[in-house]
Amino acid sequence: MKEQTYILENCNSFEPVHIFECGQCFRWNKEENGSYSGVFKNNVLNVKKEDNKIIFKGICEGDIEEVCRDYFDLDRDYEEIKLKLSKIDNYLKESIKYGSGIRILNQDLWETIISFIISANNNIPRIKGIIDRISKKYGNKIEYSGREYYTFPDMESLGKASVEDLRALGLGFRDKRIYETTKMFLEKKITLEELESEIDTEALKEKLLTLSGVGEKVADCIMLFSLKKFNVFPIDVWVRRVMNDLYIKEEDENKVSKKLIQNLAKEKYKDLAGLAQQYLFYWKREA
DNA sequence: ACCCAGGGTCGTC
DNA sequence: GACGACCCTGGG
Repeated sequence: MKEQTYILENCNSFEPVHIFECGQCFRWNKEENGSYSGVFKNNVLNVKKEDNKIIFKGICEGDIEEVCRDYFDLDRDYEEIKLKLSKIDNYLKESIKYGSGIRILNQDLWETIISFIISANNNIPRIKGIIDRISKKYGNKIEYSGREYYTFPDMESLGKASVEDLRALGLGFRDKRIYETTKMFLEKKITLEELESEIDTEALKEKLLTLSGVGEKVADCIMLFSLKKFNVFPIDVWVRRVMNDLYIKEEDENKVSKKLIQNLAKEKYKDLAGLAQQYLFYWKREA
């Protein structure tokens, strides 16, 4: 495949640091010059911001502009979304100022399911390391710009790994969950197609919860980061913390029920709860 | 050396 | 519904 370039001009809501460091993805890494390189599906890309231009460069299956338009959600008006959310209260306004260039990536469903099962009770550096090792061992090699990159393995390839193989890659207690979930897909007890075509958020969540290693939080992340359900509100330790600090003010944040936070998010942020969650998460975690 | 926490889930009570 | 266990790693 040949290298392609696409330059996006005058895009206000696009800041590589915000997009790649807000916790939605695990396969993008910062380069010396401040740009980011990553792999998604069979594409290898470098993203660089210069003045008010975004330069996408790399090797893609198909036209790079179309690939980027889809993956980076370029047809959505984030300025409008931010304006709506900013009006809700000053906390949100502040968080949006902080992460003004966040966009929700359109990530591969299979990769997102496996990645967020791995994320359970884990930290971001380690999650990234595990996914790298899985890709190196079970994915396909792509050479680009003098370096080797590896695609995230499809379910047939990952299905070759035994529980012990996975444990050896450092998955810890998540080894069995990955093994079982992969097996469920391979045996067609559930399919990516049925998940992708399910319009109703509640019905979709029910299906995701049947997978091993997928609970409330992971299901919400899968729906938000891959299936574009912006009305869900994934609650992790950071979001629980920020919601308690800002609105609930309980002495021990762990005593606050998930239900209470869910209701609060729904009431305040409505169908944009997922976006609000990302701005708040990034704001609280970085600052 | 020790302890703690990290984008939680699962089995058990 | 609550509670502890769970692999592993980096940081205090």
